[in-house]
Amino acid sequence: MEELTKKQRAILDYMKAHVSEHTYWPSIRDIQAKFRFASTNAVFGHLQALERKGVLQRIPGAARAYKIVPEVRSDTSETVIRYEGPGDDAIAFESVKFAGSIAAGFPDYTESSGVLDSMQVPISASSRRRAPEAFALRVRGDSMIDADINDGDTVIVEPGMPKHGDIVAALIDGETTLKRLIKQGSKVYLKAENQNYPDLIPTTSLTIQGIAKSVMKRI
Amino acid sequence: MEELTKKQRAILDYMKAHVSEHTYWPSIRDIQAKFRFASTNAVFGHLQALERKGVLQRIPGAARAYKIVPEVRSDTSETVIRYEGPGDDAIAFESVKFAGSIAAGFPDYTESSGVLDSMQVPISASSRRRAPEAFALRVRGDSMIDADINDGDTVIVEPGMPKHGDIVAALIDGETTLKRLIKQGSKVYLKAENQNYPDLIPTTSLTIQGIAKSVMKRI
DNA sequence: ATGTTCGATGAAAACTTGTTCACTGTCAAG
DNA sequence: CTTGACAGTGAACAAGTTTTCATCGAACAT
Repeated sequence: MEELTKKQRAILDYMKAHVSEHTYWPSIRDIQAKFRFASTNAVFGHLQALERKGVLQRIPGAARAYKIVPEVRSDTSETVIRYEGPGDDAIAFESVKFAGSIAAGFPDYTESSGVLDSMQVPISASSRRRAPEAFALRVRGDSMIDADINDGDTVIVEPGMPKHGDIVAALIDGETTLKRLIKQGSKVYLKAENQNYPDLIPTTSLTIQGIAKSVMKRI
Repeated sequence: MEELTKKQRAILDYMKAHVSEHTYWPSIRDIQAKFRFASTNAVFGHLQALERKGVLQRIPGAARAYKIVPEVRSDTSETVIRYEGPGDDAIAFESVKFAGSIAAGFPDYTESSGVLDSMQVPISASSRRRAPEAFALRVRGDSMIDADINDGDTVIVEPGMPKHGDIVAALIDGETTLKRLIKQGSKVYLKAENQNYPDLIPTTSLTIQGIAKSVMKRI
């Protein structure tokens, strides 16, 4: 996935925010006004770029009609707990993509086949912080049953700087799991909330994909 | 709230469904095509009616731009467990209004002040049944702790014919509570999932507002 | 130096969409 | 019988919106 320029990112974020706030998309002129472009064509170009880069889908000819293409994250770097914090407009609701299941292996985005590929949930409403890329994961397995997160539940994962004790979706040694993050002095590791599972001590890399903030259960 | 005609309801539902599916609103001509009107003005009239009746807000001049006004339910009749089942298009996602808190007393819709007044959740995706008026309720109190529904949780309530054993949002003797529905022969009553709370035997009326299908918890 | 890409301008064209006007038919209430 | 509300047709208009065209300067690699 080609990287977005700063302005492209800003415009995409503005569009998302506009939908969240107003429930309808901004027109090109709305965007033009927001960013004080002198020409609509400036916006047009950016929209073309966003579509070319695959993060936005336009419906040709139709007004105020777009679709957001879920940006697939590809965290495969080797940084030790990294996160680039954003921070712009306050947004109460954010579109959340359903990123598949979590357990062993990388979340398989293929599972998002139509019905469950997007939903809106309240995110960080109190903290007024933007959660630009929250996503939902269906939980597989029972490694977190002591934290009352069971097989079949759906967790809402938000990006953020994880603290000690947070439940995180983590990419550890190339494998994605949902575990509690433990910082003990200089040591950092992941702990399952189930006695039958061992602690996960990172050997090569540990990347936090996000913090599990909510869990949704069928009754 | 003035009642909607059948066609108005159908159009409103179609519009909601269109947003859920496409993330943008239909144009008047989209609606015209869907309902096979020969004139755009037929749609125009219905939209005016929907706005006049207060369930839809149009943004004058703007294309494909609307807002849904949460329809406040006013179940104050005296029927004994009633429900009018709908059933049309299959919809995976439905806008859910945040109807306030539930515990003692009627849900106070005043709480839905801006930020938390609407969210989208997956509803009955498997059963392909329409849940036209699902809503979210913040739980107050601890009368359902044995069912693992605690103070501060959010339950997603869908209309439907409640079965024995369902957890329901019920209006009993003028008071709204979240309880488990028990049908024992000809007797029907509500049971708290907490030993410290007594069963609620309806004396005058019992209206089921909906069935709690999901519970959402902050971690 | 030179060609290329990117971001932007300015204006106009082309299309989409909301809105209005005039007119018809139905149905129930007064 | 008339009135009024409701639902609809058909056509046209006005405004909103996207899209195209021609052009430009800066950054940048060849």
